Amino acid sequence: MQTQIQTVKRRRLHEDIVQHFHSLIREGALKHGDRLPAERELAEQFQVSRSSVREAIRSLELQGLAVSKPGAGTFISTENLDSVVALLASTFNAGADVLRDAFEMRHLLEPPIAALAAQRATPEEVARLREILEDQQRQIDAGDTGVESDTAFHFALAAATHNAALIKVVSAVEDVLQRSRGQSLEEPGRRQRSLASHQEILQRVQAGDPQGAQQAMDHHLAVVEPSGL
Amino acid sequence: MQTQIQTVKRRRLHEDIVQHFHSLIREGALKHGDRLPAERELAEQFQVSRSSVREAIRSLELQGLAVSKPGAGTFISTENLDSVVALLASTFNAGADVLRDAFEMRHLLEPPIAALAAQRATPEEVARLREILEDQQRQIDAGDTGVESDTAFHFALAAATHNAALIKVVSAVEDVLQRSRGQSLEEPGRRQRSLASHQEILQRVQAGDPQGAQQAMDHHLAVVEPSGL
DNA sequence: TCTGTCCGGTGGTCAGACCAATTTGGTGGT
DNA sequence: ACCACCAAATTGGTCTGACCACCGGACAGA
Repeated sequence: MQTQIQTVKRRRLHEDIVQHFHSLIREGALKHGDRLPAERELAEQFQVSRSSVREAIRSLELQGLAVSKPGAGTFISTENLDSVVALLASTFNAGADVLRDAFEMRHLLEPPIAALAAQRATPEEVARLREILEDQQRQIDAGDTGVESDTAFHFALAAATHNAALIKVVSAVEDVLQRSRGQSLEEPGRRQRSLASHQEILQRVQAGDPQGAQQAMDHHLAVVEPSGL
Repeated sequence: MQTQIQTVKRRRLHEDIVQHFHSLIREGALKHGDRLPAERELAEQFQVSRSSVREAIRSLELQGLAVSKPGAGTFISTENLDSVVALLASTFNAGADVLRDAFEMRHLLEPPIAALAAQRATPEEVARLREILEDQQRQIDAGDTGVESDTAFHFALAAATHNAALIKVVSAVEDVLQRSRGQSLEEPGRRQRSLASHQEILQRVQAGDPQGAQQAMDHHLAVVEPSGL
């Protein structure tokens, strides 16, 4: 038994702690908003050093499962999208041909996402989408590229699918594409064409027309695809 | 200058270190296989404590960008899929209705992935797919569920797209689904039906028939979808 | 009741120590 | 000259304790 244990690859302490919290989250024993015991307390409970606890909490943070606030504590945060997006985007960034790959995935995902949004969007979500396009219009009228609204529109569409996995992946892809989108929207006429096709998508979503929404998104992606990809 | 820095929201030290390494990787100054200086050395260079360096390296590890080996050092590892998959899978796991969401994403992604594989698979990749199905047949004949080969087949299909983002996302989704797949394949007749539809997909991929591959994958997903989802 | 201050608790960082694992360099033998 | 072995050096992993900045709650005063 003892010998057998030593032939197994040594597991790092902080990884065990992370797994422990994963189980608690998965079982529902910890949920969004719950506060973890203090680092010092966890170190005592787990009979480990505070350093190991900190390293575990770093992992949970990076996994988008927790947020630490100095002076306040560490909280389960399973609805915090920013860190997950940054993390997912960084994993995509690690490869070559990042833009090409991200764009291709976008082509695969966003048309059916638009279709799902057409089936599932609540009136509030439709209103939100409209609001974003009004912002985009204002930005373009003011001489800006409207890139933030452009990104927000795609994110809101994914949110309207009510599918957590899709939301996360789309957000990561959008994060990766944000830079090239800024350049792309500098081209003459592109902003207005982007906005026009956004509006077409919104009409189809509002009308509850999945096929129309899908086709409108296909068209939109053709309109905005950067040249030379 | 000094005063100005202090009015900016305090940034955590280890995050600055992570960003530094992100830049180095992005610029190509660090690439797969390169060894980082020792933690103690990095602490000295950056004029920070070793704890901060460690927390930064934890982050890089979790981002799938580095691997630490006791006694040897820390190495850039941008081609290490295992940690990225585990990480992505854990972010998906954090939500409710995990299986439902993962399955829905699978429905959106895997048919077009099969189509891309039909366009892009090399002869070696096709042979690999065939090999996996032969393994699956052997496992089923031996009375096992064949779940490992089932998963491997989907992963190999994604790999045949030559799109790094797709590979990562599909691998994460497969990781999440692996548990339910094991149960699903316990149902009578399901293994053979799964294998049969895999073989149909492979034929279409081998024939370079994207539409046929896509339809075969649609059919396959309908065959294997767990009841009650 | 509201506002301001203080204090205790929290996370963030530092420094140093020790242990386990790996690598490197030196020595001896062939 | 080459190889094997061993000890020392180096590395990451964990621990301990200290100090600092921040936050939230409690309490006192207006």
